[in-house]
Amino acid sequence: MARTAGSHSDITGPRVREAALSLFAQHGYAAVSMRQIAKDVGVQAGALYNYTPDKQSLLFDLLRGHMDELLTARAQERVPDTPLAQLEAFSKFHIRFHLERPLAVFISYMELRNLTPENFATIEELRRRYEGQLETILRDGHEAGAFHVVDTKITTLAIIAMLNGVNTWYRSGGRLSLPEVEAIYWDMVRKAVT
Amino acid sequence: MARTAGSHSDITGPRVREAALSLFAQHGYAAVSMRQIAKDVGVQAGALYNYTPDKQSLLFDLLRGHMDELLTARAQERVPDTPLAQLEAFSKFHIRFHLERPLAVFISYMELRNLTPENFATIEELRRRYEGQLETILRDGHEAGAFHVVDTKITTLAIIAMLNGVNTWYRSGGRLSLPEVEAIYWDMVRKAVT
DNA sequence: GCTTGATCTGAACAGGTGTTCAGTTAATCT
DNA sequence: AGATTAACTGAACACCTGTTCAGATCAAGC
Repeated sequence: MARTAGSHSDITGPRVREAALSLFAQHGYAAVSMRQIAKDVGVQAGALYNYTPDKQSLLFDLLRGHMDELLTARAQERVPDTPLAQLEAFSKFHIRFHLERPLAVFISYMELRNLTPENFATIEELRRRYEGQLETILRDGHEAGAFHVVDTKITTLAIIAMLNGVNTWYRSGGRLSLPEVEAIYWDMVRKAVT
Repeated sequence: MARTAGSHSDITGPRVREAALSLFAQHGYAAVSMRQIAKDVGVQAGALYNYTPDKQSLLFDLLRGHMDELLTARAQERVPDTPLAQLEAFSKFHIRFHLERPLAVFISYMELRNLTPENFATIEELRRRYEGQLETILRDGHEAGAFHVVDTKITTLAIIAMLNGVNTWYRSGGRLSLPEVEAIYWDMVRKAVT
């Protein structure tokens, strides 16, 4: 046996990435074998190497793709005039974007240590760029007298951590709708900095 | 060769747990082999089995030990009268306790998925018990009119997430002292709920 | 209809995995 | 000093790991 009926690169390729994303999120990068991913796709392990040079690239491409999407989506958002409105837009954007991609968000935080040093540096730089946007909003708002923040850097990290926490409990179709969640978190963020 | 000079159960035992904690935190449970742990201790892999029935127990004992310490330490804290003072005490206790054990905190959040279902349920119950204390404070304060919280359960998780975030950046001997960090976070928590 | 190239299989590679255990040594007890 | 036992080694077990590749098969282009 060899090539199977209906096999197509543009079908198998995405399925490999989907299977890897799902399995990495469930069990962790190190705990998932190439044979498990292959089984999920319905293919032999060797066939995966038509779509990725190695296992490490599979992880790295998922993380870089996620960060690229994040920065691109953020760049397309309208930027309001006042610091307060900017902070609201950022908070709600962050929650919405993250709730739409729970698995990618999850591995983007959990699997950083399984990246090679070079790959880690790349992802870290993208993350720094994103979080820097929040820090800029806070600093501008602080200088304009709109916010009361003791330490801009730490406040940035505290807000990001709080917003990311939403992924630990939110399940779509649950008790609260997305706008309700956005409102609750924005309420807490706003009060924490004013 | 066999028993080595100076070998002692009460010395090697703790060293096995320390090595496991350190390596699990660095590379993740699944990525660390028993032979790596043994090498760190300065012993052959087989000798580890004098101190743990298997690798899974090594992880579970670390997590359960951490949660036990957390609940015990919390139970020994004085409980203030007012909800606001209780929230302050909880926030500062949480930060202090977590900053003193960065590695144990780290694996307690990262390695939950590598526990067997039974072990996971045990740890989850202990965590629920701890977080329930914060939820009780928030509910009492809400009913007494001291706090303004839209959703008690979500606020609990948001605060925990924010406080846990401190472990992602704090390094002892850094720019800020422990009391300063406590003050900054308590300031944000207080404002977020009042 | 035939050729060409993309797609996949199945086996193989060298090395790593958790765990067990007979045998050996060092510390302790009498 | 001699016996006992706790502590450890080193080899072995069966199996899993990421990765490679010759060969088989299907889809597409002429």
